[in-house]
Amino acid sequence: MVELVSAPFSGGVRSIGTVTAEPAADTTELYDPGPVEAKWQRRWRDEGTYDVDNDDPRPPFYVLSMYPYPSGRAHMGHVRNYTFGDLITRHRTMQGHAVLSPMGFDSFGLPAENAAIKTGLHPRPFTDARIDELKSSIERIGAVYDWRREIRSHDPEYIRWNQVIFQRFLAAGLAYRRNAPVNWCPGCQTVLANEQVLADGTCERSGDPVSKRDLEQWFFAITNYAEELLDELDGLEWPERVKTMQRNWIGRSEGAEFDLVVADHPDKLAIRIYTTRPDTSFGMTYAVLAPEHPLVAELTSDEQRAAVEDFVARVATKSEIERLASEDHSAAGAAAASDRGVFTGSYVLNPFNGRPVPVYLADYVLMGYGTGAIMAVPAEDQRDWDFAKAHRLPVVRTVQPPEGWQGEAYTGDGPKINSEWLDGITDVATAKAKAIEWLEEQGLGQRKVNYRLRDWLVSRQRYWGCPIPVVYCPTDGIVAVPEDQLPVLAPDEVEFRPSGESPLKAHAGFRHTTCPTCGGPAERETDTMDTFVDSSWYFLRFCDPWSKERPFDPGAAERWMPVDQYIGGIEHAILHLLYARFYTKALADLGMAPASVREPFRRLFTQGMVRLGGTRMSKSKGNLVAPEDMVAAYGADALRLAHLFAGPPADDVDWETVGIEGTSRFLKRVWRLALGEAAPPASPDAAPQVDRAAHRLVARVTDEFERWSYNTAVAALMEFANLLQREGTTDFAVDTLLLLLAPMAPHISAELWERRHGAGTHVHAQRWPVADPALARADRVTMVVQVNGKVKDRIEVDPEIDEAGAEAVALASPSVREALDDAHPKRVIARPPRLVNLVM
RNA sequence: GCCGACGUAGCCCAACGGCAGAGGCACGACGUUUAGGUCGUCGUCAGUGAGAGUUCGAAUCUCUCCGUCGGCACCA
Repeated sequence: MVELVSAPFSGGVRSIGTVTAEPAADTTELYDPGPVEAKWQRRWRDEGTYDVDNDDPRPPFYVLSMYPYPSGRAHMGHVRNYTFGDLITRHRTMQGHAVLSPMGFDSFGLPAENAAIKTGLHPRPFTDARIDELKSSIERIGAVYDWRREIRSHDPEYIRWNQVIFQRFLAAGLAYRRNAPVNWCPGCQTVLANEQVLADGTCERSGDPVSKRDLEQWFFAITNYAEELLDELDGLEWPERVKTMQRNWIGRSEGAEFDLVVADHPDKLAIRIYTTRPDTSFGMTYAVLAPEHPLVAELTSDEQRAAVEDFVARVATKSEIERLASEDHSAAGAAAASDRGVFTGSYVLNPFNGRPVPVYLADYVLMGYGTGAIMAVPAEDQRDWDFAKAHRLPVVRTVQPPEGWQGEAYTGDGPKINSEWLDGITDVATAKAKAIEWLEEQGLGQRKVNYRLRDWLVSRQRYWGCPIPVVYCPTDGIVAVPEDQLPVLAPDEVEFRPSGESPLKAHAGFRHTTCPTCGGPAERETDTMDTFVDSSWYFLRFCDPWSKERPFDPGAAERWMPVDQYIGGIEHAILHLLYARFYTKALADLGMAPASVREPFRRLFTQGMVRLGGTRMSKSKGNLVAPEDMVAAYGADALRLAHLFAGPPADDVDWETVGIEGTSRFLKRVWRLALGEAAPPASPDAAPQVDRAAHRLVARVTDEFERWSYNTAVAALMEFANLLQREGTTDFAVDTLLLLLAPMAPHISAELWERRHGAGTHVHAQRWPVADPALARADRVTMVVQVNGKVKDRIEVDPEIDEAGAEAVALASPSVREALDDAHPKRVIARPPRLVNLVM
């Protein structure tokens, strides 16, 4: 690096630069990002440039990048994420906002605990060291935050408020404990939320196959908010695909519930079923219960008992994976399909026509959805069709399939048939409505909306997380630890063993306690909370991280919330973003957050992933490109610009195709231009054109910032620098370039601004420039003249030219006249001043 | 299987119904340079995945197909 600085600057270039207006320093200084970046990072930190108080009079703007899990030094994904956030922070500040831009660390979680199991080092020092590393590498790329507001999930203060919120949820019935079949990951040695199990039945984190276990667990009643979580998606400025993913996940379906009375049963026993197709009820040819359904024993006849018990036992031992593996509609054939169910020996009556149909058990009916029982209509449901074929059950079509229908079950629209009083209706929707109306009139059932979303299982059998603050007392049952005794903190001196149970369970001193209510001996809950709990409200705590009385002051939250721009990875499209929405609504309803804030993130941007050679960059693949190497070689500004320039922010980028050389060269050129080294001042003739181009640049870049089109904004700045190189500079043009560059490449912009305007001046304290449309207008523009859509001529015209004038100019063109061959155009489309099209 | 995005020079990408090229990488020539690098100037390369339609005009809108990626998928 020293060699670079002292290298003699080319004499030839110097001679071009002798006419510069800048005082010609005799030692021409090459752009060396290292010292410049260190200087400005120190200054921003020491001066608290981006600290913002809650009573700041400027209009508020809250920009937030998802806080990271502290994994040590930053990787390219972090750089990309924080570059976007930092750019917005600086841009909005220049536009006159008080920008809240906080940062913290999602510091609970499995990696630290797994490391503890391996090395014996306690997760806390391990985590703190990782945070220090990550924090310094975030600062090294020039990202600025109000670090006074920093949050760490494992901080006892944060744990306290996490637990207070849990207690309020408990008191409000939003947190509850129940026995349930839950997802168990053998790799992570803990239960998982549904959201953490991938579609193939494996754990999203470890990749191990997840099995089912019956356990007493804590849940949050997120399903209470299913409808609102679905409805309010519409008003959010989020990527459509994220909204679609959430809609799919919530999975609303509309249908009806009604009873099927058991035939020949003395107590008029009935099975309640849920269906989305009540219009097909006349086609019911059997009914199905989930194997875990409570009425299974009651409905099993003596002859069938052995077969049923055998079937139920077999299903119970099947893992999720095996149940999915049997989903082989095509190849497996009747043998496999018939294995998926068994006859109970009982019959129920179809209330629509009074006919008895047999009752089966089948593994494709799930206890956890609807009522755990269905009416089966093979003609209009493929699963029922497959099952019916395997068990030789009849099929009755109630919707007329279209002409030439070759398929099996027909689920499309069509006229009703075989359905008594529904016959003659020509569409499914009307028939559905009529069937529901009939059920309600007869008092047999009613309209019913169901959701796929399940309550959020928050218990984790792990150590490195927020303890669930309850005590189990033999006399008082579940007792919440009183708020004035919070936080409940896990002891440090525990033994980390991969035992499948939290080290807390083996820690007698922690486990055995006294009941806060009766004072008698009691046991603590030894499970901790899902770490997604921590990230479900951290953005609220950022508004008021100093509060000692409550998680945050609702007034402070009201000032900043909702987050104006949230930035993160698409991988959180369902989990984190759904939980955070739930928390925001629940806290508002409990009066802990402002009632007016029902959604946490007004605008969401999901950035693309950084790949290398087509695959995901990851430590396990060993294909990481270390950002610090890039910073050392090219500087943080060049790295930031490379990320911004790499392509549309929402798209994945392949680092192999990212040319950091290009952005590095561009910055060197800016450096020389701003110091008067690269080009002379523009001539009096050229200067007004240059300034006009600067105005156009302002308009363009400002617009592109609004649209997140940073790749083209960088291109525009490059284009402009090339223009200055060619045409010469003006002070206005160079200053404009630096102002527009300031959010993207903050160090070099700040340095050059200070050099041009004097010590104590700061480019980031300047107002974002506003283009003057009058000055931005070019004085001549090129008008294209087409004949039948083919370009025949290009003519320089006044930008104010009107339609008639444009037409006249077009017709006067010799090459156009030749193309017209003296004929009159049939039609003239004039779009002054850009284009005239003459149609023959 | 269903839903959704995306297919443009050798590569990454622009073009918000109006000249297919803004920018960068790579490559080449020339200049600067003792040389390499840096720097500067200039240049090479596609007709937009395929087909049809709408339009005065389509990369852009519509439809079908192909390919890539993502989400959902026993949810009754």
